[in-house]
Amino acid sequence: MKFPGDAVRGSSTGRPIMVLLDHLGKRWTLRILWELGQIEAISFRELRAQCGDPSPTVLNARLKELRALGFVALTESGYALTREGETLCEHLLPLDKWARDWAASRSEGHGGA
Amino acid sequence: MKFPGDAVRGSSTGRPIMVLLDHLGKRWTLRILWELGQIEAISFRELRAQCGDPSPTVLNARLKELRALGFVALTESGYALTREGETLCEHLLPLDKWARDWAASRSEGHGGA
DNA sequence: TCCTCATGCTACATATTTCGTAGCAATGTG
DNA sequence: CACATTGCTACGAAATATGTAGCATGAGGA
Repeated sequence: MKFPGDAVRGSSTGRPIMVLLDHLGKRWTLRILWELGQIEAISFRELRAQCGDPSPTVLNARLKELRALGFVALTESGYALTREGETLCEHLLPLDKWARDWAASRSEGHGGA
Repeated sequence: MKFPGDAVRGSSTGRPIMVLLDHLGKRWTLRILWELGQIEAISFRELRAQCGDPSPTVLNARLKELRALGFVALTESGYALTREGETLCEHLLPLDKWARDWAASRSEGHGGA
């Protein structure tokens, strides 16, 4: 596991943003955060279904990382974002609107719709 | 290449956010956008160095995708963000501050500093 | 007690992705 | 012609993800 201060793939500085980008750039990480941001708490299996059935192997690997980083926790009622995870997700939410605008401007732009 | 409307890894709905998340979740994509956001225009080789020397194979693959998506363009003076890429990156910038706060609260939290 | 169903999670062989290094074709300089 | 720079490709090796099966635990019911 890589934490702020550690060198990561492609950056030896340990700058927090690099560490964060390294984690968010791994498959499923962004998606998991996104799905957890949409719901209170959810079981491993439900989360897996919600994410579109990644193999339990990777899902568990990512959840372990996210828990170690303190973004996700396994509570009585299932997996959920921590306070920290929530603030991170707040930065992700605007991406939804952005993405829809982007898609809209694309289909205008070259007859895709 | 996957565009809004297409099914992506883990989501068959074609929702723009899913397509976006799928791309951003690929290795180097986030990092490339980040680096391009820091600078006006940059050559392939400089960009590669700046990102910490990913193999030219992946770098080019990502740049192709980002160009197809309309986030990046190869101009006379090198690779640069498009208008669209810039607005996307505006959502990434706050992550830097967030990451630094996160790192700070971590090292408080358990004697890491 | 035994059967059933759900939970989080692991094993392992296969497929996909990335890495690392070398190098090509094009452009420019002398 | 030699030399350097550009964007980019080839290709074998290593890392990562996939897909399916299944383990260990706990709850509910007959």
